[in-house]
Amino acid sequence: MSANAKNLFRKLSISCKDCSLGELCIPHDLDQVDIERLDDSVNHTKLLHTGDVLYEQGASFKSLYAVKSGSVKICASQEGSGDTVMGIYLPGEVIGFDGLSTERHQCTISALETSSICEINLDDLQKNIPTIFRKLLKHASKRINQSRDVFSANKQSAEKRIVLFLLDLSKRYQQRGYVYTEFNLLLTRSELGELLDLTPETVSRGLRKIERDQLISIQNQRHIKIIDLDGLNRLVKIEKES
Amino acid sequence: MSANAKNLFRKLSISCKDCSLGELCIPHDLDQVDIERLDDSVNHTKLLHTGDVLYEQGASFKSLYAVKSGSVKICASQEGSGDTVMGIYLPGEVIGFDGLSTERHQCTISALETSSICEINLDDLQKNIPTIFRKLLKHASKRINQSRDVFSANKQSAEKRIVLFLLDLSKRYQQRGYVYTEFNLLLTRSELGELLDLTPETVSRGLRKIERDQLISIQNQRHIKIIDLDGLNRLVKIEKES
DNA sequence: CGTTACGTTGATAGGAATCAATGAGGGTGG
DNA sequence: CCACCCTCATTGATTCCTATCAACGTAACG
Repeated sequence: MSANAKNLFRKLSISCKDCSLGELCIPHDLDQVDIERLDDSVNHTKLLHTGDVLYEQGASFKSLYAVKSGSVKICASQEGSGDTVMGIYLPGEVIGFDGLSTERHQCTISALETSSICEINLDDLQKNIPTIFRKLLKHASKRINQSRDVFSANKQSAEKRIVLFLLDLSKRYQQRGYVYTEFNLLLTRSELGELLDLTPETVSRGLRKIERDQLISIQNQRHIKIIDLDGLNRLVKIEKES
Repeated sequence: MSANAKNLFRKLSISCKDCSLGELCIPHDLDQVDIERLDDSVNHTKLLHTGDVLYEQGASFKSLYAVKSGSVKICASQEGSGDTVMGIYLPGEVIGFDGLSTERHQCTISALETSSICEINLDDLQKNIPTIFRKLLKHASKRINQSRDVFSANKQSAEKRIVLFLLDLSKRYQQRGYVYTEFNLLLTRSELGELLDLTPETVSRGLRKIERDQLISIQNQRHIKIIDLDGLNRLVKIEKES
């Protein structure tokens, strides 16, 4: 744990220039000079622990953020019923766009594990790199296309939706160079249900079925090991042919 | 018909400065000088007839667009199965963001009726109003928040989803100063089904039930007249309490 | 050691999909 | 001009999937 904390601190002090996320995050689109300018607009020291809130629905918009390490969930709270999970974000992903149109955030972001966050001040950024907003549009576009995928996925059967979620996570871990055949679901069955529009019972049954079919194994209820990646891919691809 | 066409031509030649959509479209955020600069980057003469395609999924990104009059649908084509409708856009709404992240459009846009479209050239725009991209981010943000609403709506029962769709349309017509208690569904039952994730049969039954309940009346299958707006609102609000 | 939140599993019910038949409108070609 | 076809819409009967209800197991925590 202390080694872990130390490691974390090292990461926290890293500038955009040296950040390993380069290709996945904003610097991707920038040249060296601009990356240094970017650094001046970014606060790299925000640390969240599990459950900590980055911003709340209704809060006035201050800045965009990028996940540097860890992971966060994005929730929308409907009136009456509490928060419902809408997605999770991994390192390199830019969040906060939900607050731009109305100057108030429409969603709540909270940490699923100890996470470090970079805060991107838009006003500073405009001064330092006036052309940056065109690049940011790309990130917003990515978010839009993501919701298109969710839209499509939610038309599938319960089991397929669960598998699609696992495959999506796996792919995103892979893109980040992490182990992608084995990871922790950082959500409860209930939260997964909100995300996939299923009840916790159905999520549980689905996961157990996939385990019985020897496609994954589940340890400690949350730790997923993918045994047969091709099998999972086949499962969700059958539907497309028919 | 000729009077109609004439009227259309008049609209087509209108510049951003004189366009009645002002508040709903991009000029909303701009001062007078910038609006004239905007005009130089916008091609106002694109005319689509029912079924005409503005851009196709996979096409390389050229520019953003704004609907000036009429309406268009946005579709994503899954491999195997054909296009599925994901939404419709009304005058003043900015489209094309789906192509920014990968430089290729992820969706197909086609006209639901005779529509005029403004083409917004980003490169010109960058020259003319370097700060415009920050404003465009707002429009992208609106799109992101829209998908959040769809995400929520799709958790409701068939009937509520249908009512929510009608209410959303009605509200958007109202915002544009159109008649909002009476309008044409420009989608078939089948397309509506794709949008709401229902089968055409269920859409039909739902609409007929709402009609039987004296909340709307349906003429010629597509023309909707809202009889009891409060009743519709009550119908979708009950669920929030429970 | 009780409490609480989470997860699993079973039984049942309900809502929408599916299957099937029919009708209505629009366009085409004989 | 009419017969035919094709697409869209409607309505009914049935099936199937997932929600719901319920009971129990388990782990974390004070």
